[in-house]
Amino acid sequence: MSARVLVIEDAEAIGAAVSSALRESGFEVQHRLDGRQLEADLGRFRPDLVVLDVMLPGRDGFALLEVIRRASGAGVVMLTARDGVPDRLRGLSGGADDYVGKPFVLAELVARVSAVLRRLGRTPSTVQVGDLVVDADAGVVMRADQAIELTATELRLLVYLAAQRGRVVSKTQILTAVWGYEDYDPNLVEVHISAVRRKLEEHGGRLVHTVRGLGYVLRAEE
Amino acid sequence: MSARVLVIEDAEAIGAAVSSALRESGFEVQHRLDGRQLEADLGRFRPDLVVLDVMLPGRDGFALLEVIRRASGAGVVMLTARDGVPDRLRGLSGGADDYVGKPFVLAELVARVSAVLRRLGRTPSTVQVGDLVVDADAGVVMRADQAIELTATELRLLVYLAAQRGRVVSKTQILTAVWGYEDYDPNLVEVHISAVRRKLEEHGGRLVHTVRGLGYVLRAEE
DNA sequence: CTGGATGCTGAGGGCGAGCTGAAGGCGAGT
DNA sequence: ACTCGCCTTCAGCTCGCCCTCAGCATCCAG
Repeated sequence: MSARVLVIEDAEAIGAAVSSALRESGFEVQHRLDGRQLEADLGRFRPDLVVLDVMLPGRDGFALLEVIRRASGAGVVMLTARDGVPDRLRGLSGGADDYVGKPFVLAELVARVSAVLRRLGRTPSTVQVGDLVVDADAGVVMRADQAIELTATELRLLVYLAAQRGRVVSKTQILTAVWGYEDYDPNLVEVHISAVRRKLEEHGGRLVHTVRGLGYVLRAEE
Repeated sequence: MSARVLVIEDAEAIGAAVSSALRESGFEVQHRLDGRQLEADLGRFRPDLVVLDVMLPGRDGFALLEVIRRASGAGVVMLTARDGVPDRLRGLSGGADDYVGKPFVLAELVARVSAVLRRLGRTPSTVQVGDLVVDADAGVVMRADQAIELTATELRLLVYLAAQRGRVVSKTQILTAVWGYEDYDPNLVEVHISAVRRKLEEHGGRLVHTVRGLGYVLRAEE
């Protein structure tokens, strides 16, 4: 179920943030500061996907990309400089499965990683919780066979909760995963939770539960 | 529903780009760097179509083409050198179903692959959404039994939306699938969406829906 | 029972995504 | 060379979404 993701990023802060965001979304993650052990990692860790910075000391991202392609079937998501159009082109024509321009919102990176894994058939496209079906790929949410219209933010929020279903997630976690914010504004989360609830509960009972002092859980109630 | 496509291309970058473009169009894809396992692949993967590079290490494309013809009923699309007229002739007389000259726009390759599969009867030629019928092969669009005149670009756009019906597709996806662009110009897509809508809605309600912040969906409304 | 902390939700303003009419450029066909 | 139609770019406008705020509800400690 849980896919393995290898992160190669020399900026420790970014690498750590990316790693923990991916872990929170249920991936098994390993983080390297450069590509020196790449072959060994591919062999031992056997990642399903590699998140690869373009700018790296020593061998750069494109060189590593070729190594990955030659040595494994892993997907590749590249981190390129902002507006780095030449990078983007090189990345795609170089065969990356997707790219994300720095700076990026963590939620976007997680979404793209998930999307690539889905395309590669490593991850199911839909999550089901009770009578709720969330298809992150198609951007469709159904409850009791009725389509539910969500806005972009509401969908990202629900997709995150669905990925963590059964687990209590704090507002801080939600904020960083969905918005990429570092500062703590609980009300922002509350407002959107409220909106999602209103739409979901038009077709049934409560699915997004509050755990006072801790956060929220997505869970089919009994 | 989803046809299987085998890609044989030794340039990893190109092979990977082609594979992911085909996957995004709903095909099941497998990629090989050479034709050594060809017989095994034909037997196990049972592709409906093979995308075959002419220039390959070891056995070249034409040798492989004969193997494919002998061992399976799969269609073949060959990738030839640019303006390689001799190659083209050899490819066609050798029995390829179509050929694409390098360098090519991904959208064109996908279109030709789809066309060959349709000709072979492996893929339904028409897609129906509500009272709309899109015949990609014939280039005909009908709504409520009335023919609708679309320009070439509008048709490609609608065919793409029809292939992805029910699924939300982003403007970026549309741009790469229909235009082959990688830079982001949302307005270009919006303008053509607008034109398609104007023509479709002369004969009925809205079919191309906007999902703000995400993209568009083709869906019959209720 | 009371007060403070935590959570919920209705309302409104700012802003940016999306829509469309218009015009220029370019290529195909005459 | 000229015409015509399509594609693209541009600019102005509209409207929906997101965020902030404020008031109220609920929960728990003391």
